[in-house]
Amino acid sequence: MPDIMGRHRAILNEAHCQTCSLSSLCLPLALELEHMDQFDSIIRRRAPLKKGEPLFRQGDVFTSVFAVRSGSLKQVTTEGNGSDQLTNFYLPSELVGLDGINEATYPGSIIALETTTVCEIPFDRLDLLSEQLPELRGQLYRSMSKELREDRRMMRLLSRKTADQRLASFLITLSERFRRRGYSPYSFRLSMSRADIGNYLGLAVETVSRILSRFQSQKVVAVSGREVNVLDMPALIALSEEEEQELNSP
Amino acid sequence: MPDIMGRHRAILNEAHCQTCSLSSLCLPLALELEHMDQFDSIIRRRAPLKKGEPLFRQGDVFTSVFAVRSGSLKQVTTEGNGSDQLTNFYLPSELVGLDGINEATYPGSIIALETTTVCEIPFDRLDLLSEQLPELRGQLYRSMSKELREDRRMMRLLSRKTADQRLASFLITLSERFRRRGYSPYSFRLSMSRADIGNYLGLAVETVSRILSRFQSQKVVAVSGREVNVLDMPALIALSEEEEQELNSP
DNA sequence: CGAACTTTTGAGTCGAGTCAATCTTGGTGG
DNA sequence: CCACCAAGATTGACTCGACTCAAAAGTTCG
Repeated sequence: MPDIMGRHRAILNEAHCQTCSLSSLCLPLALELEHMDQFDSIIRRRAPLKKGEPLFRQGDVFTSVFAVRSGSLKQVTTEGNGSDQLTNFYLPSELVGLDGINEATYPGSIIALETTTVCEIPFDRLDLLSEQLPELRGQLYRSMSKELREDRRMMRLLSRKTADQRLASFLITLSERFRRRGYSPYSFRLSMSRADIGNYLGLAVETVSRILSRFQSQKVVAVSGREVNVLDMPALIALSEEEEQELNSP
Repeated sequence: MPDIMGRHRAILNEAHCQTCSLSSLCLPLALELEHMDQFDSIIRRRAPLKKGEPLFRQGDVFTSVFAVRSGSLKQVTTEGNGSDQLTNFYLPSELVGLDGINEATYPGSIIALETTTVCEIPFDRLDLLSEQLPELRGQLYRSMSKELREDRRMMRLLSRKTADQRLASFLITLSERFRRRGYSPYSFRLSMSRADIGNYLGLAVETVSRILSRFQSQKVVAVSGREVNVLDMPALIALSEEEEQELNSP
């Protein structure tokens, strides 16, 4: 009985920004308590997504952005012909759907990589609230700006880096994101398949697999299925930077 | 005398959003006249930049975004070691500096590719004004969202496309951007060097040059130095799409 | 417990990079 | 105004990293 009560309370707590453990990383991060109430009131809670389920599909009408509460998702864009491009992974506290604001529809599908819960934030209401709350508006601008910045980093990765550097960078970025969220930066589980990683990094699955094996034989990481242990972070960082390409400086 | 008067008036006219020929493409696009006055009043005009001059440098303190009035610019990011990455070209009506909002500094240098004029928009004042003008706020969100979307397209290009497809896509995108601005989509001048194009597309200069020569011999385009004539747009589009890579679909 | 999917490993090929040499062009100073 | 020089662009020869194809080994889940 007390157990059930306890769990029940925990779920209710989780369900509000004021008590959410992610609030220091998420959109309402800059808001005072009273304003957070207002923000919280426009949020819609959603039933958890199961692995493989879409949060929305490419072409769906844009209505909301979403904050990831737990789990993880991938963004996949399908071109006219059947080829897919995986353009992003989303972890807890990150905002999904910002690239849909511009046109009426979402430019890619968002698929859960594991059991995942999100907070839905209807954009028209968010926009209105951002009129009254400069901190919220600023945070929204910052979130988009940050994503722009990360995109530029990804472009550099794709146009300059070797397969080894890409994998190393990918593992470091993941590690860093886990660390910021309070998890171990040295030991984590990949929620995405090798195929997803390859698609995201512009590499063939075989290449991803081969390079992970090599990293393992170099004692830089230990990989077992989707379990990753970073054994030598400095070496991994060195791998992500070494032998920088020249390629005609402007 | 009337000539001078006329030119004088022309310059003054150009210098305000209300009479700027780009206003239908630029940030104040959605504003009514009275609101445009308010917007116009926060803009700072700048002396034209000469070719090669920076609008600002990587690491400079973020204060403003800029709208391109005439000419063109490139964004260049320098990594710890000396290697540069060209992440964007900016044409008239486009907004420069949005990726600086997030942190205190600009993540890359912006360099004029030719004689270029810009409108400076101090961000703190823009933010305040966006509180009062929902249309302005919406347009700002849309601009950032659009840039996110374009970044995703660029990532696909860099991770999936062959050198031929990249060059063809690049030419098509430029052509489209000129068309939207009222210039010929079939005949235009590249303001950037081959090295810039290569750096942007993740290709060696030699590859850019070779492929342009080949396109020329295939009678798809006629290239003479920086002058480009698109002879067969359908063929160019076909080149940008053909033989789509598979590379592990998620 | 087995079918389907995912991952790993091996062998062979090719697109695009590097290096090198030549040709053009645009800007500068005489 | 033109000649010159440095920077930019082109073309060729060679190399190599990552892809494709193929097959085996491991994992997941009904």
